[in-house]
Amino acid sequence: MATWTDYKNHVRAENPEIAKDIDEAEAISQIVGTMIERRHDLNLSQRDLAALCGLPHSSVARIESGKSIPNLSTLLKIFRELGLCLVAEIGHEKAQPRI
Amino acid sequence: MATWTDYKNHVRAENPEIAKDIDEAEAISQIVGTMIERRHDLNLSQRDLAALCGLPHSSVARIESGKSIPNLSTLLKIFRELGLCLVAEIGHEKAQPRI
DNA sequence: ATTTATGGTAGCAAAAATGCGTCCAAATAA
DNA sequence: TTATTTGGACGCATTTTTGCTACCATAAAT
Repeated sequence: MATWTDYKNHVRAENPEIAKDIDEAEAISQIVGTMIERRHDLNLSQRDLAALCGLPHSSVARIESGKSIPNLSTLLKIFRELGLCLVAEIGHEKAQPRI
Repeated sequence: MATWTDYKNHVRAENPEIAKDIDEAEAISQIVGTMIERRHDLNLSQRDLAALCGLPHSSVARIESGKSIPNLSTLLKIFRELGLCLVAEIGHEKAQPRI
């Protein structure tokens, strides 16, 4: 159990319920992560982005710092101004049709 | 101004602020739409899906019927059980780096 | 040294989503 | 017909996000 990945696999095997929480946290930080990256690429400050979205600076700061999990509505406002697109894809694993 | 598309283009030109709201509403209904489709493909009822997600039936019903806009956390719980994947892509238009 | 921009945090009220239970109309199966 | 299932709606209390304002430490520019 040396690496973070090892730990995740361990938890995934031992406690599937907690594994879901880990997956969710990773998915969120992945989405918020690309959001931050993209903002940097566009040379925008948190305040710039907030102004474009019509949001207060604090909202953007809270989301980027992980203090709050955004509403889909808020997330889309931000994505729009960043030129990002939120796409729903069919995953490669899990979930088979029930007969 | 015969079709819905015509109307959108009209608004987009006349009032860019409202256009943003329309875009956002479309993005949401697109995401929720694939969510509903996917649930049907898997032959799951709203109650089935809710149980898998550890959510009450009312939450799923409210989101699918457009009575509430889901939190990113809730959305990911549902996507996970549906075998869907929420991906952040760089859009094809808009948003250029500011110098 | 002084101003300015930035990311982060804090408190607070308002708005919204959530969880929980219940109920209902319509469709479906028995 | 009688059950059962399904999607949807309602109220209510709780939790969470949001909007707003203000503040702070740091870094950068002047």
